[in-house]
Amino acid sequence: MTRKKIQIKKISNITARQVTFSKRRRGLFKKASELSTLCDAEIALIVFSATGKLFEYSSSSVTQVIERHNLQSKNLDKLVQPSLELQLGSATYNKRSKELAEKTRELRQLRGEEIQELNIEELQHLEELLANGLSRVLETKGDRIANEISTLTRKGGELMEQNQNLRQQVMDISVGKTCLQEQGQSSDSMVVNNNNSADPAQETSFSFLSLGFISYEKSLPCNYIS
Amino acid sequence: MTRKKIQIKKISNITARQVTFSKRRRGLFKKASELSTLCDAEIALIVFSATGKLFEYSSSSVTQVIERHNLQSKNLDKLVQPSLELQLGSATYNKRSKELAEKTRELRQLRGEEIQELNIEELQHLEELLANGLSRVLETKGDRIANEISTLTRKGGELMEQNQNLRQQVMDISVGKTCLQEQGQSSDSMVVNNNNSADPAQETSFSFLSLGFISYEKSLPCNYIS
DNA sequence: AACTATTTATAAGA
DNA sequence: TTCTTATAAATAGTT
Repeated sequence: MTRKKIQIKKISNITARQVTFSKRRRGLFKKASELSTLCDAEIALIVFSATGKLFEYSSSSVTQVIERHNLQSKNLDKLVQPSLELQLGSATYNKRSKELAEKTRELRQLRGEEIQELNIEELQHLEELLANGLSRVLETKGDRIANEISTLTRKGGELMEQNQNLRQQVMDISVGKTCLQEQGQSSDSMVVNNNNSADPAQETSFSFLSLGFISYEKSLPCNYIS
Repeated sequence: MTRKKIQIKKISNITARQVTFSKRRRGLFKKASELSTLCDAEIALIVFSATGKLFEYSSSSVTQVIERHNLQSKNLDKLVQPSLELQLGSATYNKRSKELAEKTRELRQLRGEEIQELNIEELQHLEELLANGLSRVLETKGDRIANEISTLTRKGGELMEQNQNLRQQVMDISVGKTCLQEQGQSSDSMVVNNNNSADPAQETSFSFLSLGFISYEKSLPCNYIS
């Protein structure tokens, strides 16, 4: 597709075929990786060369993606797995597998994935769960933010008080310095005062950055049909 | 890569992300298909979109390629640990247990339980997940309801039409009865008419009860601090 | 493996 | 969604 356009059919020359395989395989893997990053997709790509060599790429793990794929193309794993699982033993294993699959599905649906096959009542139930969870999270976050703000406010107050004290001391010392300069105590008391008052102030964090405010106006319209 | 070069990182704008996903997915599938044809390779490509939708391509069949892949993986396992399938089993078992515990915790937190120990950023993240899921569920439910309503409306129309026909027939028969009573055909034609028109009507459900409308105004205040 | 002339893919905009 | 188009990226043939 450069020096000359080529037909998409099997390349007859073996060397040329291998070179092209190598180049295009790299290109394909790169494209797959870009797609997964850009669009948050989960991808598995399995390639067997004409000589039977295996190449694979996955955004997560090939096995994981295959398992997810098996879940979707229904019950294929039920045909394949039973013998394996019997070999490996216990009923607990089966039970766990089922639980795991179930919870995985629940989590996906709570994220709004794989909900196309649900009927209105099931969607309603999902919506209730989400709205409930969201309102609890918002409440807790509100509490946490209120606490943070009151803590910061309190610390701010303390700081202002300390500030006031320090200012007073500076004034006192200035006056003392003027009046008692000959006693040679002024520099000593400055040092002592600084140590006593500055240390607690340094412990105090006063940053609002950790609150991480963001807005949901776009994703959560108020006037929705429920 | 055209009008402007882009960074390979998750596209934040949802619409743009979906558009890019659609375009690049097509491109990727085309490249995969070309590689398989040009170089005689066997390829399987599994893609899950961010919304959980499955897309797959294979030069032969995905299942077939997966099985070939499993063969290779199993052979590798046998080369590394020929006699210790039980260990493999128990490793898998442990891994599953951990996954299960993790997913259980996630589910609880999405329901708004066990969130006291989370900090503001973690709560923020949880909130994003929930709001996102909720908006997807609402969208899907909206679609479903719109469908239901249009189906019901259509069926209502059909019923009214049938009704009209029946009424007409009743009138016709009444007239016939009055004029042709001595021929004794009136009851026969009544029966025939009833069978033809009533059956399809009985198949038609016209209930709005399944919609299960409820309101969330209480649990989802619009003007919340986020 | 490196180099380029081209073809192809695609981001942004309509 | 689909089309258009300017530009970036991939790559066929060559060295």
